[in-house]
Amino acid sequence: MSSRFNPMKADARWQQVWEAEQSFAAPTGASDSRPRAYVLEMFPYPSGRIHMGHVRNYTMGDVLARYKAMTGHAVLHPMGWDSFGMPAENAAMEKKVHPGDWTRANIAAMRGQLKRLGLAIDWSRELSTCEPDYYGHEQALFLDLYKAGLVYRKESAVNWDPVDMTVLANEQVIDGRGWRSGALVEKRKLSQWFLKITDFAEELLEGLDGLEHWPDKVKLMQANWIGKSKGLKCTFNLTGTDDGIDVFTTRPDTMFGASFVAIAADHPLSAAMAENAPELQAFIEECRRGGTTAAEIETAEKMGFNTGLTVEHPLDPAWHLPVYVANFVLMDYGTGAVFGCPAHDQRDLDFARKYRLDVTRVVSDGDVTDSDFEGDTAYTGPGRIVNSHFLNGMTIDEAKAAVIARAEHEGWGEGQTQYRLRDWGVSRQRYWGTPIPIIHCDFCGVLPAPRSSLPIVLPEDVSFDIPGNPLERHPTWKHVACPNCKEPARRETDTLDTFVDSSWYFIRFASQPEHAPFDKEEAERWLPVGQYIGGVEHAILHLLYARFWTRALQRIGRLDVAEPFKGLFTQGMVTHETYRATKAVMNLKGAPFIKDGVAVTESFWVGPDEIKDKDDVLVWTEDESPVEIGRVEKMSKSKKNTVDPLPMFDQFGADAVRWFMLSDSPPERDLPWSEAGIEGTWRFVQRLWRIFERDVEASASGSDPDLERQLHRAIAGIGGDIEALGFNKAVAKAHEFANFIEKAAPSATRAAAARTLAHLIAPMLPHLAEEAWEAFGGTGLIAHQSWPSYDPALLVETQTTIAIQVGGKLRDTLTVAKDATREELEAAAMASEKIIRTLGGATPKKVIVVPGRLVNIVL
RNA sequence: GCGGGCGUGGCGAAAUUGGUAGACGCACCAGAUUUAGGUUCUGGCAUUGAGAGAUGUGGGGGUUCGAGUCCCUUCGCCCGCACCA
Repeated sequence: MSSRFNPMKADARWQQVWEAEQSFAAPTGASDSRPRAYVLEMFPYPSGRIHMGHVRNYTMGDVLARYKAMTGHAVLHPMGWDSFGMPAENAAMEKKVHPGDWTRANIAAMRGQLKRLGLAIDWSRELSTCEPDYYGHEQALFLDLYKAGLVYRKESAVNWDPVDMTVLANEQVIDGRGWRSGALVEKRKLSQWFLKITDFAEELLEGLDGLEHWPDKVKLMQANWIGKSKGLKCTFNLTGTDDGIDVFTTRPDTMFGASFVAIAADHPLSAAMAENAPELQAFIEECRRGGTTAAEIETAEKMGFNTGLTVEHPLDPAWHLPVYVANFVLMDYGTGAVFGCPAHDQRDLDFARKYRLDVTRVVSDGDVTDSDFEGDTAYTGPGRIVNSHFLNGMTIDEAKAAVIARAEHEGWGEGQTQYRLRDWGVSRQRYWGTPIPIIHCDFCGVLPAPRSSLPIVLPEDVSFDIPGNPLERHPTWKHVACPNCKEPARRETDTLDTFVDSSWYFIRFASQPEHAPFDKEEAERWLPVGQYIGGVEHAILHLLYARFWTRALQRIGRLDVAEPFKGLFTQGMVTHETYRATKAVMNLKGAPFIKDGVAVTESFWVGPDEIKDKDDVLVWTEDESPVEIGRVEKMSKSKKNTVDPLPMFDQFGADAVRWFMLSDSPPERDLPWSEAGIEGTWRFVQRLWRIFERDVEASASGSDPDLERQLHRAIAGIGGDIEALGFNKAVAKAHEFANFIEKAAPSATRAAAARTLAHLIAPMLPHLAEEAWEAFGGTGLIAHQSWPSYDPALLVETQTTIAIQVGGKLRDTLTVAKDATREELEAAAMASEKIIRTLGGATPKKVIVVPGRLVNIVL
């Protein structure tokens, strides 16, 4: 046996064995009686190269999957590709390659890179969302939802880039301009497809309570996104007419404090009035121009336009309130109209002060009860209702209920629950996505494509040399016969949002029949996913859509699963130091640019591979000028602080990289990559190898009770930590145990401990573990061995060290029998020399004894 | 603005229910082995002090025999949402 573990050989060798033997294939059918474990990491977008974030994500999932297999579970741990989306189209435009060619080449490259990690993946289940054998089934599911009435079409405003002739996502609009073309973005109304996620708002909200193994943070973000609020929807009659303005409010208790009604600029009434009022028209246009970025909204001044109309107060028809069109009222929330109660809403107060409207106090938290509200800070806290006729003296909640009851009794309003969540628009005016299986016929209208026509395959012969959607201008693709009247008709040329693709891939992983999206029974054997691992950036959209899609399938009877992901874990990012170098700015003649007698310099980012150590100073390799070390930040191309994983695999081996990914930082926190760190893990891998090698012969006899106890502690501790995803703690315990074995004298116990250690590190360092298992003469793969068992009795120490405190301050420690009684502990403490000296003859007032922990002598 | 999280050595971090703060790793220091080493091994490593000891988990206050942990307050950093009626 060589004295060095050679990862270059071992990695390739075991990866080939796993592949050839399909070592990690998940069982199909019902025959496997083991408990099931579905471990899933968010599947990657095939950008072409894996990065450290992928490495961390997939390493964590892999450790769990391997551990589950060793603890007697049938494991499903699959991998696939989220392969539709814009980057492929951008590449097509820039590099003149077909999006499909580009994507498939990227997948091939990344698959090879991922395999270098040594993942225990069932590659036979690999899927790619851009292939018809995936998206064809997605089209079928879309038709199922369509049939069930969960899909509808409506006019909706989109960001339209007039140069690229395409729709932009909000994130692609920068300062009102298209991110690619730089053209001013227009709001355009387009007929778009929507999924009725709002039908599920309450379910999706309530379902969060049952998700015990989700981070609270993510649940809260989803709850906020759904944004449930209860209140009163009521009508304010336009004075002297039968028409009214519908208003939603969460504060019906403050109705007697109303001083105006405000409607959105897009409100139908605003538009109607604007036809004869150029000034109002101008105001509405100004509102529309208002920015939508956070900063703009925060600083935007409250603006209103007095329409001259008034409405009657529903609780007192003789009381008339002015109607404003206001820039802070949103058409797409509630009814697009509010009543303003300035004393108890900051926004309304700002508005009222600006337009000199009444500000009436109707809630009081104490002595001040007069109706005249002063100051510029609204009161939104608790209190009693005042100046409000029949509501006076009630609490806020009592008053809310009283007003709602009265409104319902008198018929001018009703209690209502409002959600912030809006229906999911899934239409994209793009080529590289799942074609929406819909046909438009001039005579029969909008029709679902016949099931027999699925999959509706994207045409390959498309060009990207002119802007716009290639599906739209393809010579033949969109022209089909109407399934109903057989007259010429057109296919829908929009494609589905890629979030649809990722809303059910975990179901397809579990069951992949050829002629259906999935088999109900087989899918239900695996679902829900036991542990889902991915970045927190998907906390809302992807996870909410996947939850919705699963519930929708449940509602239409396709799958009896309510929640797709039982456990969710959001891992931290991989970070790295940043570096900045400085150089002189040159003028046009190539000479240093001097301003005010000083040479002008500029600083710029340099990468980790562009710096070197020179006489203990970090310098730029280019000109050896000093480099400034910046803060540790998320790896990004712009800051040049990325580290490519592939050379690390070549240099240190997969196991050392994996170990680094698991070490030190808790998995939910950011992990700073460092050169010294990866070298350290490389050394540890080698050290483990020496520990194994030393006991390969196992010739020593005799037992080592201390080591035996440590062994059982390690088995219990490391297993518990992996189970709880506390990988950094598992790593620390493995180190600790390795230290014990290393220092132990030869014995049969030590030889057994080394063999057990190989099992304990197998989920984390699979190549090293297989190599060791083979050296120990094991048969089969260590990956298929059972996790070692431990004896709980051996976890209990017989001796323990207790603290002796005087007045809560540590003065001495004593090693005593674990089961020493209170009396024995107290006596031992009082006998301690240090304690006698500290006490100096004083008599203790009280002695607190916590058996097994400490004795505290109080003076 | 609203909501959430986090502040512990030079660094990443540990610390069942409140019970010996700093496990484990990195870096660093000293010594040994080696032709050499960026190998390996041994020891050291919160601050301060010669020592006994004192101090120490962002700051201030509180509860308790006892607080990193609980409560109040304050500062700093990070994340999410955002004119949501």
